[in-house]
Amino acid sequence: MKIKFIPVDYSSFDWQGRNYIKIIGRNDSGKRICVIDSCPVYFWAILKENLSKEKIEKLLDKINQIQLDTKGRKTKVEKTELHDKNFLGKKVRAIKIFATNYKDLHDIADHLGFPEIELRRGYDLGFITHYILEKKLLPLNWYEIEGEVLNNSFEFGGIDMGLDVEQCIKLKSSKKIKLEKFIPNVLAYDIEADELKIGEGEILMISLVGKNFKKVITWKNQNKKIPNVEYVKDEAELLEKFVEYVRKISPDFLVGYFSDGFDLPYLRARAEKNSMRLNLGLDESQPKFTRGITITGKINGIVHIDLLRFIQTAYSQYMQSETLSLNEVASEFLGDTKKEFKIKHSSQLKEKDWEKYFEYNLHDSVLTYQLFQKMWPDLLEFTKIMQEPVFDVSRNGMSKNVESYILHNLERFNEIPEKRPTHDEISKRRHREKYEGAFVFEPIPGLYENLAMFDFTSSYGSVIVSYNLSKSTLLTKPEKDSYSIETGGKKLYFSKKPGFVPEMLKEIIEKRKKFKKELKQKPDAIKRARSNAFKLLANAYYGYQGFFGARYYCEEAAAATAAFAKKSIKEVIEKIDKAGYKIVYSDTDSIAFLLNGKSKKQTLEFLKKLNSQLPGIMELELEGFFKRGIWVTKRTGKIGAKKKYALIDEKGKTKIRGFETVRRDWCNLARQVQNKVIQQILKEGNEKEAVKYVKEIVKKLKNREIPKEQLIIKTQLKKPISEYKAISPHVIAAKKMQEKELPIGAGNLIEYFIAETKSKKKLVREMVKLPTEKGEYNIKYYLERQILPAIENIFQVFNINTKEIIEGKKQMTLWEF
DNA sequence: ATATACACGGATCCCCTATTTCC
DNA sequence: GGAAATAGGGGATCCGTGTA
Repeated sequence: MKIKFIPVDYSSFDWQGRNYIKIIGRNDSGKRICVIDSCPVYFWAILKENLSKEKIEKLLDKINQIQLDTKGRKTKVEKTELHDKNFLGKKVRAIKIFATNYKDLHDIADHLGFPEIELRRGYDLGFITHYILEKKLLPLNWYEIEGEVLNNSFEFGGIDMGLDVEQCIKLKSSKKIKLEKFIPNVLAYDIEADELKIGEGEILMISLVGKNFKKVITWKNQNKKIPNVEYVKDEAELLEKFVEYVRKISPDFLVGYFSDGFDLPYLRARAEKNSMRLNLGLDESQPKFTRGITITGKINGIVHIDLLRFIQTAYSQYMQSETLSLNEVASEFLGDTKKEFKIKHSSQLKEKDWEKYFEYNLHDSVLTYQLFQKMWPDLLEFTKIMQEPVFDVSRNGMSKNVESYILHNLERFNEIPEKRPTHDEISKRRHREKYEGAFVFEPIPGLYENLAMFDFTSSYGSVIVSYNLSKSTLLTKPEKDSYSIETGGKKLYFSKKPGFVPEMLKEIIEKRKKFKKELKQKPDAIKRARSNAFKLLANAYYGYQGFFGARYYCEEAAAATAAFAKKSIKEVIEKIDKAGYKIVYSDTDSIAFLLNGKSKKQTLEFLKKLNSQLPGIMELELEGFFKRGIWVTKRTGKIGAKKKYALIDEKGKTKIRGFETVRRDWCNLARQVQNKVIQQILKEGNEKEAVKYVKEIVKKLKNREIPKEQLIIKTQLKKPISEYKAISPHVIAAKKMQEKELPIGAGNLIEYFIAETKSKKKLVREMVKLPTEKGEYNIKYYLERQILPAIENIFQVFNINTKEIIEGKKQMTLWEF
């Protein structure tokens, strides 16, 4: 029996003491297939150097005789093999120790206290990762597979009988084949409930959106016939119907937004309250929840995706949205928003509200569905590149992704995988001293004309590759021909023999370049996704080597990366300066400078020359030419502020960094005023228009003509209220919300405004009011603590005293209260 | 536990000293 | 007149949010 097959979801099970893998996927006609397979289970014992043949023979004998009786399960070493391998770049002799069950590897490893054995490795990958590494049946790739069809077979305890699939196949062989189309069957869902706390209220309705499928199921307000709305008797029937539809549509992906943290656990909790089963799994099993930093909901055979989690790792750093709410994210990616509806407790909803509520609920699923389609190319490419199941890839952070990539590419280097750090090791790493980081040039405040900006492409990544910086290439003692750098008063040496981590990174950067070029020639979503995934991966490598949880953690490599980068940019700065340009600013990997009368052509030729002198794969590129740029002083003191500047190019496009304009913890009014002031100054080259504009706004503010929404300050609550040592305004606002029994917790964006008070208050927090509270805004506060600080330093460049503009000569008495 | 360091700036905290208030 | 309360100055610290 030969069929074409694409693996989607992986799970493992035990049968007669052995591990098996159950892969759910599709065949080329879109039918659901289950593949059962197994693989050899083993780990590595790395031997000490220079052991005699006899000693090794004896050791093998001893290991072969190991038998264990742990946790009520009898197990033994099945066989052993001697191999020549590499570990951290060094040649080693290692024993491959085979066992019956993956779960026993750790226990067997614990019984290897022989003096001939130096290290034990490869028992902590997880069986699914181990399987993928061993059998190369990679997620979301097409295969031609051969095997035996299980038909009401008692093999594997009759697994095929209880499984809702077209065919169940026991795998014999597989061959990777050229890409076929795979259009996943997607079902988005969203629930509405009365209470936000999991399981506390009743679920009122559930919406489902798939291809040519839209449905709201509800047991509320059943009076009117509405398209797409289906009525049921009560909550229990609602849950039943939901399961029925999911089973009928049988999607590859069940997609929610924040559904790990809300929808799926809520459904599960309500099912329990109604004493029923939520048997969504293809094997009729209920969703399983694993507790991590966030709860994760897994459904057997159907990949449950919480889009929010993927957005957090794959997109958030490049997004404009201030929060990752469905509304803002949909608005940024789809140009569509949630339906307007003010959620109230169902007991307070009027007849006519319900129809709106249903619409609102349905549209959330529509947005989720469309977002998934938009992000599918990225999810697909991430999965193919990391070679881990899409369920995990959609939830993993970038450091985990880097590690997955490394683990799945070790074989080419004949490398034995490093182990995860122990608890003690992690805490030691977390308490290490910080190493010195990037260089930031102190700018001289002012308005500048005709500038250029260069930056290093994949700066830290190219440093790691060019200087071969990694755990396996770090030298314990200096060697003659090596890369060396001084950092933190210590000199570090790295071998010139390419290490596998820098080599992999080199490939990643090369691939990124190639795909970027291909994308430019003929753009499409897949190429864009592929190019982007490699870019993210390359950028995460540096952070990975300095991350305390990493298998290939190397503090020295991370410190050396920063140090080499610092040295490189300082050298380039000097060269640019010597060539007759004037440096204005520099931060980490970018340099802004005045052309000083030189032409663009000259400058580009100079760039070429600079590049020819750079080591390894390091490369400078032109970020752009700019007509004007402004740098300001710090709030305190006269020195120039770092990480704050604004540029305008020839087309009038501005690039604003660090200013309050781009900070969400400033009120919109202050941000807009500052933005407009910056835009006008950059466009005109002087401050006249901007001054006029500010005067107008100040007048409006004093006359209370500014709507309150413009004055809302938003600050995130980063931890539980009780943990705050300093009670700042947003903590007070959060407390107020808590008193009103509004749902509040770590991670929420708190909104408040500063109001007038009768008595003279000293602290800002004493004037905090929630947006819903009555009260006039505090004119003095917004003038002096929001508008003034936002523009004072900008006008200072022109020697304008902003205080005078703001106070106005006639209005002096206003502050005297 | 879920990548790194550098940087800004508001608001509070906290210590000190001077001034005011109270008896 | 002397002790206690209060004000306010200023550096340290907390905190959130940026840049790279």
